[in-house]
Amino acid sequence: MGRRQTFDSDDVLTAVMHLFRRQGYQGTSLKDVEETTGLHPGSLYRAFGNKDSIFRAALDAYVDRVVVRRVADHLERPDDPLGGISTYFTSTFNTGRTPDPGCLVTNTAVESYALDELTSRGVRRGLDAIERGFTGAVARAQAAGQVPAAAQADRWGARLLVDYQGVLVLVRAGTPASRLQEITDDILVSLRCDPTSSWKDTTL
Amino acid sequence: MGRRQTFDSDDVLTAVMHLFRRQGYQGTSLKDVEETTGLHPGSLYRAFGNKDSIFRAALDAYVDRVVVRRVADHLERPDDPLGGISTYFTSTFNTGRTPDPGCLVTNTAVESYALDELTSRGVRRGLDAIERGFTGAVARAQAAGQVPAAAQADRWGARLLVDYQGVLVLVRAGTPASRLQEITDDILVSLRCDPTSSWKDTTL
DNA sequence: TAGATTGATGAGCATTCATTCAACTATGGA
DNA sequence: TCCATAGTTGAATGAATGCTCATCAATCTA
Repeated sequence: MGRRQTFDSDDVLTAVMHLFRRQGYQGTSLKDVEETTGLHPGSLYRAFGNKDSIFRAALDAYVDRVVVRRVADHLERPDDPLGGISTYFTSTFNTGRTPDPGCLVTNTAVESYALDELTSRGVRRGLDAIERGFTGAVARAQAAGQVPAAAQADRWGARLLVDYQGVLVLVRAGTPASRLQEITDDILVSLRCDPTSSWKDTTL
Repeated sequence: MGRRQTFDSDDVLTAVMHLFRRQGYQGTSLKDVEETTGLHPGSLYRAFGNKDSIFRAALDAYVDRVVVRRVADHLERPDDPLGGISTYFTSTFNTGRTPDPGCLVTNTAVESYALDELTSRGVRRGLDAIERGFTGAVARAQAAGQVPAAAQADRWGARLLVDYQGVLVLVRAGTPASRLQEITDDILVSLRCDPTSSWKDTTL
């Protein structure tokens, strides 16, 4: 059966994931990858193909592990859906790390202009997962009476996705957590006081 | 007095600005810069110093020209401040260009992790200009009766900045304009129906 | 017009980049 | 034990990178 692989592919992807998250695709050289993984170019190319493939594998792993887990931990909690939305936001700027690496999905969406098909699919998958998480949490918040029943959960899902991406941009720009906390508070206030039921008669 | 410079530095910065906006700092090689400006490396280095300096000059030019002008055009219109906020958003995803290059300030904030001092100052200057524009527009909207007087203009300034950055991330990710239009509409509804006056008694 | 000064040119620099591959090593089956 | 197989190694590759500088061209002053 031949020699066995001496490293764990998942461990490698985890290390590489954090590297790309900090430095971006173009800002990360293969030398960087070699140093953080302890692997030599031959092994990397045998296991993953090329730099593009390594990155896409890392992006996929990020969505599958980090994003999905964070969505589950915060946005799919059966109790207090509104509180979950709140901590989903705050956990992005209360990481302790300065500067904060932000989110690989956000960073990739911005970095790669005219992304190739596979990468943009990964980005979309991440964004969709977050949006679905928000939509579900809003729906559950409505069921729990935390959010007006007239609010449109799917609209709020898209809206919260935008808010979230915006916060991640400011996180990356080094905005103080206290300011991001204020903004998060205000977002939640808007959600709890959704005016859908009363704005139909107003004119823009 | 010696030979005269044969190119216009502002023209060069304009061209380079768009280049960096599309491709980012790391995604743009000096060869790219040479090709779009028609200048040779020697002239570029004589006029600007090095690649970093070229980028920072382009970023500064972007803030001074594009951002400030856009803020003035949309957010400082004396009539219909709310409409100005709306078009400030919509003009980011109705450019006709696909994919849309987004905003150099946003892209730079995300691309450069642990930005050097000069670059991060440029980013902050851009973000501040946008936020001040929003805050002013909200205050004027209040004066015009378009937004509840009880709303806190500066809080909404920060909030709209986040919304705006979030939209730019999705623009960059290739989100269809129709979806971004819906989100923009909802943001404006929240603003017009600011619940500040009535949410003080509710508990989080 | 001569000399001085400033800008333009682009071949060429050292370095780094992603990638390859021949030599080497471990493993399991015959 | 020997061989086929699969994984590891890291020097080597050529292309691309940011950048320099000797040379040339234009312009101003004396």
